Amino acid sequence: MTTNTIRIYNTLSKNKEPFQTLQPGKVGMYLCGPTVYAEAHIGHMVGPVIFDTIKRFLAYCGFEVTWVVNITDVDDKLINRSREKGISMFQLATAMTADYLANLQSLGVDQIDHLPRATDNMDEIIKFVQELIALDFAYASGGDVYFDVLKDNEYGRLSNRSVDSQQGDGGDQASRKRSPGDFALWKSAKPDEPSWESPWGLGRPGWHIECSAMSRRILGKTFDIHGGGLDLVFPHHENELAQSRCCHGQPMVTYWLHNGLMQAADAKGKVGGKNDRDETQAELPATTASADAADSASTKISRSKGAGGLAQLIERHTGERIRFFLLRSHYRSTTLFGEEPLAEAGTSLEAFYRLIQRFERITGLKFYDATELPHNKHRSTFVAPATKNDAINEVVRLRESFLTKMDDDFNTGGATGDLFEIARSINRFIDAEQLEETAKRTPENTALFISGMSILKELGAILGIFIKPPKQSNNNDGTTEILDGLMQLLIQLRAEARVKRDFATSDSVRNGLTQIGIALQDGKEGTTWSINKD
RNA sequence: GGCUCCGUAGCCAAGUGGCUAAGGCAGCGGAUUGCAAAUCCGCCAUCGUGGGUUCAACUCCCACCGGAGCCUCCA
Repeated sequence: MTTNTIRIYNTLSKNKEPFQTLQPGKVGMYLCGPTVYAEAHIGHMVGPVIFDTIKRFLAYCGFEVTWVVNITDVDDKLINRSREKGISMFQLATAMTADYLANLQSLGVDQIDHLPRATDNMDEIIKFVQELIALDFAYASGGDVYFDVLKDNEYGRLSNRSVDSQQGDGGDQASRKRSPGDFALWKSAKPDEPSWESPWGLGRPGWHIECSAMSRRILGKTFDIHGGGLDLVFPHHENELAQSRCCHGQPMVTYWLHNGLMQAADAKGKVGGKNDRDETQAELPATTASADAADSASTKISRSKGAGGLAQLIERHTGERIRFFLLRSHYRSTTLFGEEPLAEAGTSLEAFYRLIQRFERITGLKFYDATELPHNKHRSTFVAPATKNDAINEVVRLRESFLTKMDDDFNTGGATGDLFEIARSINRFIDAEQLEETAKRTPENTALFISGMSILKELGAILGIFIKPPKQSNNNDGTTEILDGLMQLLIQLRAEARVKRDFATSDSVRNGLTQIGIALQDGKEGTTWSINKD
């Protein structure tokens, strides 16, 4: 049932490795989720979309996947932000979690099995810290508990850092630490901060320990895949790894996956952004520096002030477009994000929508309906249509190509290329068989057409696209029916004018409709209309 | 300063030690159309620069130039 062809790039080894699960046929997968102190921005969606796709693909390949995404709902940022807003940390976390989940849903991320919250796992977290102290990998100090990095001789392997090169001076709490690189497992609470009872007094967990504790609770001491943004490699994942491995004496994770970060492009499509530590830049003349600062104010998404507005962005572009945009490049590469790239992704997506409309028009079947157009859901159960038709056989070949690309470290960027070629092959088939004309349709060519579209649907489902109609028609008040009736009337009148070769009238109707955003297309079997977005 | 990564056509973007370097957007030519739109066909790159390794490199190595990220509880 499992294919041995999947290869995954592992940050730990810096190599692509054959995918081998710990338990046959089962995959445990953990993705670091958000700290819910503010609205989600586009950057927070990269990981979920990628891992949602990975889960879909692995499930398609026959694996039973358990996917966990944690919610960090206690931390300094939450405390500070809730004070600013004058609400409790709990209220803030609840609201921001809801925002996050709504955005995930818009992007079609619906494969998550567990969404544990840190505050729901205090017992497990405290237990974990106690175990580390008992094993002498951690020590209590002034109400805090720290992990002793010098006790772990493998510390730094994931991020390729030497022990003495991290975390500089040790921060505010340096005096409580044995060495500057030690990180907090438990932080003592100031009087007015949210806190939990612990053996070390009132306090709250450090950032990293929750992931170790919750992943162990749900996925076990060792699991298959751990993911997150590239920015989490150090210190977060390095520390998580150290905690779990030292506590259990066995590897925490087989494959560490890290997605590239997203960058905002400015109106000209250029990217700015500078490393804050680059001191030579800081010494530039003030005029230059300030001008650059203004130009590149929004380059770094996670830190830019106006990073919110994800809901509006989805409203403007649709979740499917954003998802498709994210999947068009490789998950490990940095993605340039902006209105123009998104619009382009939308333009290219339209070609698929037109093909789907063409399919529905010709066959009378509903593409998105599972009963009317069923598709293969399992890699091993695919049956190629028996035919000598080149276009359809090309679709079958492209399906293989698509899956091979996915096998190679989830190369969704390459795979989407095959999707475009599949659409072209199917269109070529429609044209060659003249399926737009009722008289030319036979049970045979119609069946081949359907099988081709079924493959498109099968592969789309792996990427999490073409699952639902792109635009929801609001047929709540009957205006949709009225509009359609109106359009049919106009089309009828225009057809009569065209029969009389009164093109002045027919063009006037079409141009007038174009101006109000309705496009007419004359086909072999009559005229169709559609509303142009944007 | 330390550690990573990247540089493929006007733009976006896959990919490979040796067959014609995917695909998308834009553009151009053609078929089709009353004209369009859509669709199809065709055209549009020698892979940052300079060396090296090799029978052979865009793909490996070195240098340089350019860009990005992390090292600061950001995905």
